[in-house]
Order: sequence, then structure tokens, then C-alpha cells
Amino acid sequence: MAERSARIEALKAERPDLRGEYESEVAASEAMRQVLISGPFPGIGAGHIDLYKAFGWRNWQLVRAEGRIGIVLPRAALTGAGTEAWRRDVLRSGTFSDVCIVTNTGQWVFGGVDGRYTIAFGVIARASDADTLALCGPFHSRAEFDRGRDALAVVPLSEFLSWTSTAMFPLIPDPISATVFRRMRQQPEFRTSGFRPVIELRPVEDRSRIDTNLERPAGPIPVLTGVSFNLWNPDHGEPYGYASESIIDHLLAKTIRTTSMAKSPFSGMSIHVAADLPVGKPRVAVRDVARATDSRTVIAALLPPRVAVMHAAPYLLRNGTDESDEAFVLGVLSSIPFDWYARRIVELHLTFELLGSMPVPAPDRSDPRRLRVIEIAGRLAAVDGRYFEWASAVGVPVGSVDDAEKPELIAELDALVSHLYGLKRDHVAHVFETFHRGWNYAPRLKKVLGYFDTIEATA
DNA sequence: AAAACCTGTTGGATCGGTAC
DNA sequence: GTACCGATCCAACAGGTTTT
Repeated sequence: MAERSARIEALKAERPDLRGEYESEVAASEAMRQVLISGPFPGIGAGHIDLYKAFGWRNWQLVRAEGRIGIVLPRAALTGAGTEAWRRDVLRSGTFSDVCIVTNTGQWVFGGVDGRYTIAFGVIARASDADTLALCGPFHSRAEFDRGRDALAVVPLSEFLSWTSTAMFPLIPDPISATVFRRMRQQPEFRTSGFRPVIELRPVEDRSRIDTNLERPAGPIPVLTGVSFNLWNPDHGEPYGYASESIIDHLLAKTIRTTSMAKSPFSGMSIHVAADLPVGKPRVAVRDVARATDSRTVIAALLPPRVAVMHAAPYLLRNGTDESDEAFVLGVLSSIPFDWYARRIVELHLTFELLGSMPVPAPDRSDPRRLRVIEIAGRLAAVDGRYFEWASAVGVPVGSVDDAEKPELIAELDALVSHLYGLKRDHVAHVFETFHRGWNYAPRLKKVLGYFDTIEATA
């Protein structure tokens, strides 16, 4: 950072010619922005003003009644906030009659374009009687495309609009995936679960309170970020930095301030002393930076007490729920079926909006499957004495899982959560088969299905 | 052996909406 | 107006894998 500013300063002195060039580029870009923002392109201002958004609008405006066009767009056009109005307009007076998503792996579609890009080939139609849309992909090669291009998942428009609040396109590669997705959506959304994601510390505002020198910790409070923890492991990586005890006072003052704000997650909560703060107790954190193509997308962990978190690691604020609910939610969030669902909708971040829209089973409090999820997640999370009080509240021992038992518990958890979602045996298999490209899922799936059959037999 | 590519991930600036 | 807060985008690194 410092190096960059120094270099900029040096260039300012050495190369005044570049300055003019830079300024005219900025002016040209601003002029383009003004043209686009004042054009007939509703909603284009959410996020960056990108040409593809105007391109989508203009092409759609040119389609006459009962006409249709083929269009190539970045996938963000089907998911982003800046194109929501466009998607809704298409769905109001027509439909996406055929959407095929491809990933440019190995640049098989567009040479010279990064292989990580996903591109949508769509047919949009102005049709008064349209009541469904169809989608397939993502395909990573010509061979995959040829195999799957005709097996489109067909979805009624009313159902599609109920999936998300932004009319975004989930990645539904085939009709079985659509069935699984639908079935999972029968469960209530995360936002009704009694937990709310909250950002605790932010890089710009809180910079002065956090020392990022890890060699000699500047205080007793570790400040964690996304990479600091992993599934069932609160000590996975380095902390972001350290803070002194005074950061607790800072958090307390800030939290008390926000309890009186209606929209604040702390609204109406009774917080008066440091002991009332979430930072004083174990809590669940989730990684914000997440992609559907990573080996896992949702990465949550139960953090020990007296550890603070950065914006890349929001934590789940508990309000009106107890430690058992916390263990249950952690168990669901850490399961393959929940992650499979997340991978249908996550692009680059596990945003609060997306997390809030994801389904979480809400079984009866005495449901034996729920109790078993709590027991397993509680034991896996309470890795040592730091969690003693939390584990007592849940009713589990600390440090009770050895390396041999761990994969068994994780497999049983996947089976329990799948069952709570109402999935059938072949749905579970489908979830594992389509979870991640090229992963060796067979041994794990076999274990999971074993537990699944037992649950099915006793249910 | 070097170059190119792929994957997982980060810190941080900034925008825009909303409550006070 | 100010504080707060979630979303979005940018620029980039590290380390592994594949290709040349």
C-alpha cells in the first residue's frame, strides 16, 4: 500500500505527460457513465455502470411482440443487483425461454478471456403467454455442453420469483437439481432462525485499534478474519491482528449506542456491561469471501470467547435462542446439503442477503434428529477447555472427538441434515455427485447413505 | 527448468441507503 | 449533516499444477 502511494507520487513528479493522459481517460469514462446513467436503463446505477447492462436493456427494447433474440452476457447479468430491474421487466412481458450457462474453463468458449468467467447464452422472448423459464449449465467443456444442453430444468415463473428477492438465476444444471432445490426451499429461511449475521470490526474505521504485527501481539484479544478458521477448526490460520483490552470498551460503547436503533441487529437487546457482549462468549462466525467453485463455499466455525472478528468474518448474533440452537445452526451450515444449496446462488461473497434467503430446517424441539445434530455439532465444535461453559449448556463434553470418529460424525451429520430437508436417498446421491467438480465423493457418500438408511428406518 | 495457468484468498476503497 | 452499515468492485498474492 505504502509502496504504491510512493510510486504514484514519484510518477506525478517524473511523468507529467502521463497525468494528462490519465485525466482524459477519467473524463472519457465519466462521460460514458453519464450517457448510460441518463439512458432508458432502469436500475443500472446499482453497482458499477457497466456496458453489458445497457446492452441487455437495449436488445430487449428492440424485441417486438412475440419476437425473440439470442444474447450473450456475463453471468452477473442474471444475478447482479444492477440488472434486477431488467430481469423483472423481461419476466413481466416475456421470459428467458432458454438460458445456458458456460464456464470458460481452459478458455473453451472465448480465447483470451479468463477461464474463471461464467457466461450466459440466453434466449429471451417477448411472449404474452409465457409462464415458465428454462435453464441449464454451467458447462465446463464442449463435451459437457453437448451432453447436457437439451436437459433443461423448466421452472414456473411464479416459483422462480419466489426463490430469491432479486430474481437471480441459481445454477441449476439439470432437472434433478431443480427437484432438490425445490425440496430444500420448503424449509423456512435462515433470516427467521433467530440468528443474524453482524460485522464487528471494519478495516478503515477500526484500523487504529488493531495491530496487524503478528510477531509481537499488541494485546490479549486476537482479531480474526476469514482464513483464521475453517470447518470444525477455530484455529485454522493466522489472525488478522491483535487488539488491546480497550477494544472491548469500544465494542461495548458502539453496541449500546445501536441498541436504540430500530434497524440494528442489537435493537432492543439488553446490553449494559462487557459481559453482555457477544465477544465474551463462543459464537459462530462465517467466512464472507466464498465462491461456488471453491472446495467448500459456506465455512463456519464456533469461535472461542474473547476473540474479535473482521468484516470478512461476520458472526451470527444470537437473539432469543440458546446454545443448543447455536449448535444446531452450526451443524446445518457445516453440512454438505446446505453448502450444495449455497453453491447454487453464491458468486464471490456469502452476502447477508444470500445467507438470509437460504433454507434451514426448523424441526420440532424434541425431534430426535434435531437432538442428534446438536449433540454432534456440539461435540465437534467444543474442541477444548475454552468452550467448557458453552459445552455444558449444550450438554456435551469438550475435546471428545478423535481423528477416527470425526469423519463418522461429519457423515452422520450430512445424513441427518439431508433427512431434515426431506431429501430422498437418490437426492442425497445427486447432491454429492454435483457438489464439486472432480472431487472424490464416493467413500464419503457411502458412509452418509449408510447413516441415512438407519435414520430412514427408525423415523 | 521455466513459463503459464489455475485455485483460493486477501485488504481495502468506495458507493448508496437509512436512521438518528 | 453524521454515523452506521451492507454491497460491490479492484488489485493483487501465494502456492500448486500443467504446459512448453
